[in-house]
Parts: sequence; structure tokens; C-alpha cells
Amino acid sequence: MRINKATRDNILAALAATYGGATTALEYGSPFELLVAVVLSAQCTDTRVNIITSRLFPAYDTPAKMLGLGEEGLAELIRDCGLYRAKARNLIAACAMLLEDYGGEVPGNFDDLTRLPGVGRKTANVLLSQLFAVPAIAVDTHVFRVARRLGLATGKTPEQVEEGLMKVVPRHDWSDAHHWLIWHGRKICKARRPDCEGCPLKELCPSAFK
DNA sequence: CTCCCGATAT
DNA sequence: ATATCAGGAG
Repeated sequence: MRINKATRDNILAALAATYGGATTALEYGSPFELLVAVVLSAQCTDTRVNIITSRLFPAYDTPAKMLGLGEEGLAELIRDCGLYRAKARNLIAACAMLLEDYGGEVPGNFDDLTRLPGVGRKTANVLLSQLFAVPAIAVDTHVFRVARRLGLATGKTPEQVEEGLMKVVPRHDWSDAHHWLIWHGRKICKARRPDCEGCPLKELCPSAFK
């Protein structure tokens, strides 16, 4: 669904006004902790990730400490977030790579981040924008769904939606717009039963149920 | 494309 | 019962 520039700018202004102070819901105390939290957040609510990390981070807050857990030990601690074997395997391998190649620090560029096992395009963009103030639009399930419903972007893949959003959102708003779309997706524009009646964008949205 | 996967909402 | 949740790897 294509929309004109005036409508698009009104939508972006309304999102900014409604979700202006939005930021991540993931709780973390260091770049490494955010890396772990974002990997755990795949196909899992942020609320549950925070429950898990509140038990994990006090004892395992560095690559060296987490590596000492081993896959089995880590898997047991993160079991409740689902996909736990793959996440444990990837995180342990990522800890080893961080120590081996990056001095135990989280690298600050896209290519190095996506070399880490379990870190793909979306996670890398989250870390770049959140940790290094690099303008980026991480397209997760909410951003993908909401951007398309609002007519801000088209395309069949997250990467296509990311490209579309970068064209219509001013660069200095990329990181913020990512959070606006996530919170709108959580609170109003939900996957299963969107609350179009209570939506502040219902007059502007090409997908609104009227 | 399939697989990984438990917790929660509907 | 089923869809969905801050995806990524093979």
C-alpha cells in the first residue's frame, strides 16, 4: 500500500508524539549484556528475557564467565525463553570469538557483529544504534508488520522493509523510529488483534479497520 | 525452505 | 488448540 509524502510525514509525526521517549525494554548493564539479551529475545517476549537475565547476569556478566558455563550449563539457565539449545550454542561460540578476536569487547561495526554466531542483521542493527549511536533501523517482527500496515514501507523481506524505511524516515530519526514502531506494535498494532478503534493513527493508516 | 522451542494470550 | 513473541543458521 503506497501513501503520499504528506500522509507519511503526518504518520511519523504522530508516532513521535505518541512514543517520543520510547527505548528498549531489555535490561542490561554493559554492551555484552545487551548482546546476550538481544540474542535471547528471538521469538520470546522482552519480559521473559528480563526474568532470565536477572538470574543470569549477576554471576555471568562477561564472555569469560559465560564461557565457563558451557553449552549445557547455559542452556539450563535460559531454557524458559525457547530455542534454548541454539541460543546456548551460539552464545557460547560468540563468547569464545569475543575473547579470541575482540579482546572480550563487543565490536562496533556491522561486519564484525554479524560474524558472531547468533548475531544476524537485526541484532547487529540493534547493537549499533543502542551501543554505538550508529543510525540504523533494526527490523524485527513488530517493525516489519507495523511499517507495512502503515504504508511506510513495502516488500516481502525485513531487509526490503529496512531499505524502504531508511528512504522515508530522516536519518537522525532512524533509531527512534525503530522504537516507535516496536511500541506501537506491542500496544496497539498487534499481530493478532490490532486495536484500530483505540489507535491514534486510525485516520492516517491505510490498513485501519473502519 | 525448514528447524529450533517454552511461555503466554486469545 | 493455535498464533505469537525484539531471529538466525543450515
